[in-house]
Amino acid sequence: MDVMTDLPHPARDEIRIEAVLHALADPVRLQMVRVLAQLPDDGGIACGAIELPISKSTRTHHIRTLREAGVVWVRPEGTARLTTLRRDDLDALYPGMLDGILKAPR
Amino acid sequence: MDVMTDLPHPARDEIRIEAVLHALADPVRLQMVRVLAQLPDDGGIACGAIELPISKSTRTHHIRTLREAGVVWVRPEGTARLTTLRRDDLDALYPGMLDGILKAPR
DNA sequence: ATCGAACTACGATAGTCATCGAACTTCCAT
DNA sequence: ATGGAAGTTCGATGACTATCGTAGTTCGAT
Repeated sequence: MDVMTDLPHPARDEIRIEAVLHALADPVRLQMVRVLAQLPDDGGIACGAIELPISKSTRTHHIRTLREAGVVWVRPEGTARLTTLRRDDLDALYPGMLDGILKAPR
Repeated sequence: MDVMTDLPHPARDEIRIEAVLHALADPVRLQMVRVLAQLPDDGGIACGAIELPISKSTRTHHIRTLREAGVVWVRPEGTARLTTLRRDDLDALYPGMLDGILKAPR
């Protein structure tokens, strides 16, 4: 009864920089963000569509970490979860941070 | 005999974004960086001079994490360790990131 | 020479977290 | 209505890490 529950997102003013940095510090999550950053903001991609050498449950875990930190929006669409980068919020809170990180040499 | 050994720093091209983000994600270390960011880059501050509610050994641990990630320079000066932000390297690698993070609402 | 200040090294501990597999839910096609 | 596809939840596990106190080192000042 508790499955497929609502997906809580922090409001912009609830986003904490420590949580954002922690979310982005993981290689898997950073890769996810890199992929998301190349998509149109109004689009969204199914979590599973990002190819990564990890299991489904680990994927869920990482997406949740990003969502709870305020880095991504996740909205249900059928059985899928469409994920988009919260670029406007991040840019407003930490102007230049996201672009700077994404400019990192691979 | 291994004490007070040399302080290894990564070269600019050895700095990894994951390590930098992980270093900055800790509240104590982020506070250290905030303090360092307000000092002139050619100055430097003794690690112990940054007031924080932590023990000496924990302080050492955090400074080392920042140093090994490439976030700060640490140079011995007598018995003290003068610490400075590697602003030029971080700005070159991740332009805008540092300023963006420092603009974060407290 | 000795003492204290500043810091490091070490070991311990408790907490967090990335990872997985298995079982479950939800929804869409057939 | 059945089956599969997409995700979630739930432990469990191993790795990492933030913290501390204690002991040790280095260096400057007395």
